[in-house]
Formats: sequence, structure tokens, C-alpha cells
Amino acid sequence: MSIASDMLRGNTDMIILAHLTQRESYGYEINKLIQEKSENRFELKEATLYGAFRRLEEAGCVSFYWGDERTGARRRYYRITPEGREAFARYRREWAEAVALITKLIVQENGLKEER
Amino acid sequence: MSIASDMLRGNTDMIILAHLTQRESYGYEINKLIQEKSENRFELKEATLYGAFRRLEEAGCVSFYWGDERTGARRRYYRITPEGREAFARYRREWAEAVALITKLIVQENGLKEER
DNA sequence: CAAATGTACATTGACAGGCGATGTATCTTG
DNA sequence: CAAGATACATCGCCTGTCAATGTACATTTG
Repeated sequence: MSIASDMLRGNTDMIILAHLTQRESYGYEINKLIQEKSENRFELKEATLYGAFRRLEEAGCVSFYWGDERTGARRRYYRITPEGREAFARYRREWAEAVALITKLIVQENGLKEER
Repeated sequence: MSIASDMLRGNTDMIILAHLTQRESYGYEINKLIQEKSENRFELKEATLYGAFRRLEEAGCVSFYWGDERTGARRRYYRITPEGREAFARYRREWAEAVALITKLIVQENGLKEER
């Protein structure tokens, strides 16, 4: 794993919700999509993924139904709820804010002397 | 606090190092600086702060010396080491990468149908 | 002068999220 | 039928954050 998992922490829920706003999906597929989009530089571990789903369910952010696959392993399809959409919007706002803030905190004001 | 601490998690070390690249300082002051820069929207809790210093010390990223204050509480001044500067540079790279990646993952491609 | 407030550092225990390891069941392919 | 892919699930450990609490000294204020 090239991206530290602490960079991910707290953002898994948001990332999952982001996928679910686009279309209903199931855990395994979401994981694959994330791997693809990130060019394998970062992968939600399964334990993390399923833990996140449990959290999201408990929070009322997603609902699920079992797919009726005739073949292959059964799939648990997740659907984002209205609450989930709200939560996602909130997450995104917070995320943007946090990024702006941290960026500000770690930017080097090169050449700027800070004496006073 | 308006910024969730999980958004911060894993970045405290980097934020502290950022301050120390500018000048030597001590815990209390760094905390105040962060509060100021963030307009009080986010504050490192003391336990977090001192925990981070211990980590940074153990990792050889900072060294410290006691200030010789004649008056007031004694201060533990921290200085960033060469290893600390390297670590900081690394953190920043990773941070930028992670931000770019997560942003990509949560961006809504509105109007773009994703059927295939 | 006593109490309150501010400066400054420090530790402890609880909690939560991520993860390695492991387990289940099914289907496909050689 | 063995191996590998698909798919879900849980347990226990580790680590970072935080509330609570404690120390000590200085200044302000009534």
C-alpha cells in the first residue's frame, strides 16, 4: 500500500457513498472500482470495507437488498438513502474545508520571514 | 470544533513539522498558532499534541532543549532534524497524492452516464 | 493576600477505525 | 478435482485522538 491508511481514515464512508450516488452497487464491485480509479495505489481492505457498510447501514445512509444471482456468489446490493445523500454532501463540505485548512497549515511561505 | 478530528488524523505530525521548518518552537505556541491560522475551527488537543511530539522524537524527526525562562512555566523547545525535514517532504508528497486521489474518487461526474 | 486565570507540560484510560488473518460458499477453468 | 476468482463476513490487534486529570509557576483582580 503506497498511501498511508491514516490518510484514508474517516474518508472511507465518503468514498463509498460517492460511488453509491452514481449507481447502486455491491461491496466487491465498489472495491474494484476504487482500485481501478486509483491505479492500484490504494485499496480498501475487505475488513475496512465491510465495516464501513455496517456503519453506513446503522446510520441509515444506505439500505440493501440481496441480488438474485442465478450463478456465482450472492451479492448484497447497496442503495444510498436520502439521509445518505445529505451525509455525503456534508462529508464533501467538511473534506474540502479540511483540505483547505491543512494545506494552509503546511504551505511553506518561502522567503517570508516571520519575525515579530 | 467544526472540523472532525478524523479529517485531521494522521496529519498532526506533518502539521507540527511544518511549523518547525519555519522556526523552533514549543508545544503550547504551536497549538496557539494552529488555532489562529485555522480561525479556531480546529484545535489540536493537548493529549494529541504531546503524543505527537513523543512520536516525532522517537522517530528522530525532532530534538528538543529546555528553554531558560527566568519567569513563567518552563518550555520545551523543539527543533526539526534533517530526518524530520525528509519526513516532512515525504508527508507532503503523500498528502498531495492522497488528496488528489480522494478528490478523484468523490468527484461527481454529473451528466456522465456510466453504463457499460 | 487569596482566588482566578493563563501559561506550559504530561499521563491515563477509553474509544473508534483500519487491517491482517481467517473462514464461509459458489462458480469457472485447466 | 485443484486452483483461482467472486463475494461476504468476523475476530483481535494496533494506533491516533481525546476527555479527564494532574503538576507548577506567574499574573491579575477583588
